[in-house]
Amino acid sequence: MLENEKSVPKQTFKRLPEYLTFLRGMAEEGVINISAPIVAKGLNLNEVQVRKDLAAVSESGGKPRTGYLLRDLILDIEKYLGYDNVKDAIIVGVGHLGSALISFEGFKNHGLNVVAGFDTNEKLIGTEVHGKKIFPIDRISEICKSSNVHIGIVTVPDKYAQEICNIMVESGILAIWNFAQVHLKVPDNIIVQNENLAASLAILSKSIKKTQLNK
Amino acid sequence: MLENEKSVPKQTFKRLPEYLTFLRGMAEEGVINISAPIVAKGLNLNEVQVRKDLAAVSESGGKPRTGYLLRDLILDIEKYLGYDNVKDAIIVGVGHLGSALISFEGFKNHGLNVVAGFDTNEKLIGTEVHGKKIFPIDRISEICKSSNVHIGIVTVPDKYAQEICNIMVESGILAIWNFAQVHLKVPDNIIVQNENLAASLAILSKSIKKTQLNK
DNA sequence: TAGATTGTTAATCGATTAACAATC
DNA sequence: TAGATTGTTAATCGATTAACAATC
Repeated sequence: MLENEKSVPKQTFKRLPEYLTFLRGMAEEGVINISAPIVAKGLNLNEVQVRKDLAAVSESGGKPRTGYLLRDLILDIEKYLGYDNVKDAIIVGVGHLGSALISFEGFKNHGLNVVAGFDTNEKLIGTEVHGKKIFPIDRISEICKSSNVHIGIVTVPDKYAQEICNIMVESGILAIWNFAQVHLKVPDNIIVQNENLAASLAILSKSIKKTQLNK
Repeated sequence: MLENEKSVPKQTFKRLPEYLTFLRGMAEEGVINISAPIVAKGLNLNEVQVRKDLAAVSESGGKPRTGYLLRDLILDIEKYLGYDNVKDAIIVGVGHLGSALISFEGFKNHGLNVVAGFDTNEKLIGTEVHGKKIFPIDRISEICKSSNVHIGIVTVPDKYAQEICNIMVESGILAIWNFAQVHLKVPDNIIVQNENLAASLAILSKSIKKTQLNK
């Protein structure tokens, strides 16, 4: 377990979930073997790039002419991504986005389990949203510590994000998934993953502007 | 208007919305001038990187010792990102995530305006979700064409995503913001922006795994 | 065997960082 | 003037792509 894991380039890492989704789809169709060129074609990627990516995470490797054993490849990627052990998480801010995320089915497929929600809204506290209990903010620490939760999802309005972040850090949260459009200040040992919807929007609106100019 | 715009590296482009959020925050605090080193410190970025990024989009440039005029810098970034002209969009799939997105305030701040929602659910059709009317799928084409809408947001279950995507393309949509974990096949001239929540999740769960191993 | 596919080594490309002269 | 900050040129770094030998 403590053996050194192959280190995978960051860009490769970001593509792994895409491979996983694609490969799972192929598996459902009853495919047994899969080759890098086929994956590349299916996802519009460079063939060599895919080959390198897959080689980086596959334990048993592929075979010339036949490619990879699909089942093993999926397991290897899942293992690499850490999807084999489900992680518990809390979500703070049960507004529109927060409650949408609570019921996001993708979580289970990707190794995350939301155990509770938190909000300041008196009307929400004590109720259940999509089957998850909602608690007041001041119980974050107690619940995280007693349940050993180490992942926190921030879906509060921007101006409260830093405050919530601080509470999370004090409560033993190690990794934060931040949906607020704010840069969170955290100690060095805490991981922050920013979900930058604004950046995506920017790319989208920029590229459409270009398209229209080219007409 | 048809002058050649400075071409900005893709990575720079992704950081622009972050700068924008940060700078808007500074503006609210009454700051007048801002320098690259301060932005770098505030966002935990390399100083030279920030200087290059800002230089790439700023029209008037900065002044030694004083830095940039904050107000102009914000306008330049907004202009570059195309936030000065609001774009109309439709959203297909008004489930949890879809309805959360309809009311996502970030849209307005970033130049997007959702004009209508679409769903197959009979109970939703004809109602309003956060002030936006919901229509049946078979009216996508008509509404997009008559209102000249060119951006589509896909928040349907994975297995319907490609089908909806096809309808969008036929309806004159030029850019698609895809929240389904599926690779969409589109003609070359259509832009697809994938919002890969799964990839973020992967990074998060991976990094937390590492942290725990290092204990 | 012939040929598709693998894995690897080398070349290219682009982005980040470092160094530095110019300037207010 | 002195020094902080700009913008630019060069060096480094990492990722992508191309070329190719190995293999089933």
